[in-house]
Amino acid sequence: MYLSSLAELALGSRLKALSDHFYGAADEVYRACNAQIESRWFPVLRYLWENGPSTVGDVASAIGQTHSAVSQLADKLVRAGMLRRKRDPADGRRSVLTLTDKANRSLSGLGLIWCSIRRGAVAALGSEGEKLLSALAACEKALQERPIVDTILAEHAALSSAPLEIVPYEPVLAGHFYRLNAQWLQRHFQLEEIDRQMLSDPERYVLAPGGVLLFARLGGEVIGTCALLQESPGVYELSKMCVDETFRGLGAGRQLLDGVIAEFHRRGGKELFLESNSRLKTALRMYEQAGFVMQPGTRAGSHYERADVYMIYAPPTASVRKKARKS
Amino acid sequence: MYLSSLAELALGSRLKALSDHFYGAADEVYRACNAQIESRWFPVLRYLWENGPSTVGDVASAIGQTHSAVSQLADKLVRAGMLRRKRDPADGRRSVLTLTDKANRSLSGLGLIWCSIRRGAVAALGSEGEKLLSALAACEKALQERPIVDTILAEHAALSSAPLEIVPYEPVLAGHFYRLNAQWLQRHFQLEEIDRQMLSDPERYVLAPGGVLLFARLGGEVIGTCALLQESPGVYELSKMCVDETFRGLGAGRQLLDGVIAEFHRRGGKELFLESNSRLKTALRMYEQAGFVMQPGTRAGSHYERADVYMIYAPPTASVRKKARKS
DNA sequence: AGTGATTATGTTAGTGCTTACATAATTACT
DNA sequence: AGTAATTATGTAAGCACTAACATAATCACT
Repeated sequence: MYLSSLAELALGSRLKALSDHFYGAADEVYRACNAQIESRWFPVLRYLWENGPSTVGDVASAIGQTHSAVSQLADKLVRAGMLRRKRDPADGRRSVLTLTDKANRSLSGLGLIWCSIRRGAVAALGSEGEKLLSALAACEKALQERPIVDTILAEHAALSSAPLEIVPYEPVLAGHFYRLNAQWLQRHFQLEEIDRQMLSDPERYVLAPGGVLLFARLGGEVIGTCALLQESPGVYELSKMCVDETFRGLGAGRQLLDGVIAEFHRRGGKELFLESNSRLKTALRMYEQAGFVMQPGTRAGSHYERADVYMIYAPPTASVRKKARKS
Repeated sequence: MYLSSLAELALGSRLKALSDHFYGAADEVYRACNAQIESRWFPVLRYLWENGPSTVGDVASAIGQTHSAVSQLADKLVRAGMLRRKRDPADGRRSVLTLTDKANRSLSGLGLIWCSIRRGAVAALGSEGEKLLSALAACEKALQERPIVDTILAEHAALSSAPLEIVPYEPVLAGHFYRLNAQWLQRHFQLEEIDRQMLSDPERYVLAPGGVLLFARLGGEVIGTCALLQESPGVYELSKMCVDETFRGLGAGRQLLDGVIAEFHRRGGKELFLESNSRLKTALRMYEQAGFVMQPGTRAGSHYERADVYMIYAPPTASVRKKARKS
């Protein structure tokens, strides 16, 4: 499912969906068993059943709803004949909710159904159900203790001020090379065999032939990578450039590109080219800004199925480059 | 929190609450960062951003919403200037949603915020967040594969046809006496040494001194137990009453209680008391309904640390009892 | 006793979603 | 080609809840 791939970002949506699912399931069961009750009534009725007559506010805070919600639900339950509402003689502001005899009768016949729901949930969800419950409880507690918004904003401040570093390859980063590339390649194209090889063993396929591998790091996280491959003496290919989708737009791509070009110059390379795909508009624009020039046709003897764009680096003069940097 | 105590039964409510919490948190963050976006828009916008122009139906099924929801949300996004809607020339039924330039600009500036949300969520929730995510994914999968309603109804059918029996102690049941008591004692209190002794050897500590031990059995499962201990000639204590959590609400507790009281009468006992804890509201109410009366203070020379409630059985007259049974 | 703050609840308008229905375009089949 | 089924979407009404406000009772304090 697409939403799952968004992990924390779509937690709200997924929890809502699961919540609706459970409400719906409970209602189906109630209907099938001819119980005169709806799933949304459960918290209020159960609370009153266990704790006896209570005020609107008590119920609301116990079941974690607003007083309005309880008040409106109480209206509905009164209409359904499950509740009586009366003023507290000791405190005229309070409205005391009391279960009617009908409600007591309905509820006491419901033990079997509730038990079935509990057991059915355990049976259907297995140990995952327990894990969900315990994780849920832990999260509720954590959120109550520490406001998540503050934590996020603190992260945001930290990230905003965190320096974007471009660092050369180290063995511990090998895994990121695969992860970052596979992530987007799989989405947009196929992962070709030649990719898999190179991504799995950069030391052999990138460094050993005289290439360079750079990574972009932001506040501890490795968010992008780019390789400079030596095809033949003095002839280099810019390749495997990518930035984690969640970190696009931070300029990491541009810095990686500049880093690789700088390496190319440092080695006194004669030619620098790249192959890409015409669909990747944003990337192509960036290549052009960095000094690459579109070539007609594709490069002879390309390794890639997906390549339909061929560009060569044509370093502009100093004055022109200055202008390009600005934009 | 009260809802937590309902475990599986209030899953829907709790998930909804957590969902709303996350939506609200995301919106606060967006506002604080001046992002021109709302949390509810996220799944649609993000999907379009990653997958390019898509039809209403595609988006809906990808993000797990109804087509109506997406259609309405699309209206709103069009009004907000984030989306364009146009007919698919190849298939006139389809309405293709495309991000506007404004949306693309907004979204590409959002990488930092999304990253902060992910990292903030991880920081605030710790490992529980991961557990929640994995349990969530597992539950989504389980529910898709096996409809939970059927499982519940099967449980219900099985339970409905099984008779609830109250049976006296037999040696094969000794293990259940320990299991049932230890289960809830450990959750709510400590297992005291006096408990361990009695639970391990009911023949010696319950039956030999002239007491009785009853069990509730539903279908093949032993789901509850209750002991009548003879403290001194004619003076009895009701003790060790408990019902398996997954079988609460079936009336097993009440039947055990009635069974023990009947035994007390059969033996012509003079006094029947119990000790309990004020936290156990449901149990206390049941004791009261059965004829126990709350005593001030605790019983002199109580064996238990946890006892802070002392009740004595004061059998009502026959006519009053009849009335009480009804309610 | 009188004043202002607080508390408990009810009420209204609005949001995000659902279900049920309506409509138009496409496909399947004779 | 012509009809019926299917598909893709839009629309209306309704539900559960919220936020914001209104109201009345109570409390705290002089």
